[in-house]
Amino acid sequence: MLTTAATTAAPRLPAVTASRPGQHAVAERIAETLRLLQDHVAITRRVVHTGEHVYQAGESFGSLHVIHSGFFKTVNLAPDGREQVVGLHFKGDWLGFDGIAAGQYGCDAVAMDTGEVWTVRYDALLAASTAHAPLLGLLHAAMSREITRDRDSLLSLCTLSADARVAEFLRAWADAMADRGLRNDQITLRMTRAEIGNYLGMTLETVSRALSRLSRDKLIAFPERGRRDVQIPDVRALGAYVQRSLSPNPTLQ
Amino acid sequence: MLTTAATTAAPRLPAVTASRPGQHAVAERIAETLRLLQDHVAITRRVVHTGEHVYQAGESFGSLHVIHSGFFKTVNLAPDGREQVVGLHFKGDWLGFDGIAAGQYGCDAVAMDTGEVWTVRYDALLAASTAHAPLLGLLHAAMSREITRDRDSLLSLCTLSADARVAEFLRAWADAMADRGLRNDQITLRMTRAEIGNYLGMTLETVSRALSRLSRDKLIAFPERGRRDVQIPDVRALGAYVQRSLSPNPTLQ
DNA sequence: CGCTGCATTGATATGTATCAAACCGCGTGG
DNA sequence: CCACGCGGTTTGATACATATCAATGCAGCG
Repeated sequence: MLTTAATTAAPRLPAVTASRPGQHAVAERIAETLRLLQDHVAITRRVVHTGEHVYQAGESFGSLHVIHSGFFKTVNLAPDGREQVVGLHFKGDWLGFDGIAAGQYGCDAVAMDTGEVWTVRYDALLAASTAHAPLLGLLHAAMSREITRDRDSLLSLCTLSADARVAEFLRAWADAMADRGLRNDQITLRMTRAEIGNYLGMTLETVSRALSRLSRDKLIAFPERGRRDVQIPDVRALGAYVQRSLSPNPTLQ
Repeated sequence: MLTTAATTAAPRLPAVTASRPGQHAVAERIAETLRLLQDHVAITRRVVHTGEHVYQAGESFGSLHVIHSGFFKTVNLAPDGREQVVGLHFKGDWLGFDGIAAGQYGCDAVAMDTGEVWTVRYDALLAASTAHAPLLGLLHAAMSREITRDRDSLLSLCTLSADARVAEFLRAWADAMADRGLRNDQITLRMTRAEIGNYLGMTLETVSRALSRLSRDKLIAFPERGRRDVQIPDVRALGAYVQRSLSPNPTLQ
């Protein structure tokens, strides 16, 4: 079913439990980011509507983008036409890091909703960050977080069953909302089942079945007639569901 | 079998074909990196032996590390004990970016071979890079490449069959060798089948079977008695194999 | 020499993909 | 206003890729 991570010895846990930053720490950091950018760099604001691109793969790189509002996906494109949703991005997230090394963007960044992005020229940002060191710190932290996030995706993808991946997906989304001070007991997926499936490495039918099962188990609910909104009565229960799926018989061993 | 990437319309290809940098461009960049570090920052060299850690998850972050020689893996750890190989790293690669944001490393970095890493204090690097802008450019490019690489892993993981993932894994490894001016017609996997499987999201038996099939199809060969060395008569043929696995019937459709 | 860890191969089980049909909500145009 | 079409979703039946379980083989090493 899935690749076991267990090795011979008992699993070694990270020395420090990986707790998320405090409730308002993230919101504070985002506010700080936007404030610093506004104060020290030339930014151009741009409203984007559903389906519009912030940038496209192949476009020559010159700017980074920070999400002021809205919800975005990044789609990685292979030369042979395969496409893969590799990231979901909310307020405060940066877009475009993958362009720095290559001199051109490697992904599409697509708005899933009406939103606003703040665009800063990369060279201007570098110039400003020599004068204001905290700016550079923010930039590096954002890139670092992006790397961590991608690796966490890799981990989920490789170690969780389809049902657990969907549960984990919802849990992570709810966490991202809570981090930003938004309500996380009800989230609006502005993605089709096919998009979710692409992101999670499964087919749209499997996503649909997983959601149905989660709903049957009362871990989520569909309040509206349409199935775009998902109610999450207890986010922690979703996490517990993921853990349970890892060790079906915790008492035995 | 696998998640289809195809959407309704014909697949849109990246505007510019994603060609790798020229043969010696990478080797040149690596040499430049090591030279700049040596000239402008205090570095501590450290020889590490197989199985030793450069750093471990949870350790407090203070330094970045550049591989001078050898071969390393990074292993992501979940609080529940799952562990996942999320990256393989060769000469010139940086280690430790994931620690910047959190203030502590999020992965284990483990030597798979005897090698040498150059360690630089992060704050010293920042200080030096204000004086020497190219240093900062190198750092950002390295982080950017890391992000791109993780996303490419995600793409392969989600869109390729097990056999194709193994072929792609070997192809990418050979490319990394060629980039560094090393021979790429024969590579020494210093990983067990279990480690390869963990990295590629499959079991060790599936890795073994895939390698046997590739060998049967003459895409690879095992020159030695042991099966750690893999001969790759034609790297391009491996890429073609991956492509073929994507479209079994290229003439139809 | 006989462990011991790793690799290979086979038989079988199972999770998820694939194929197919019906349903639903919604906008459009008669 | 309703009929219709259409994209998206759900659900079922079946196929298939890969996991799991099991046995054997192989190489290095004390």
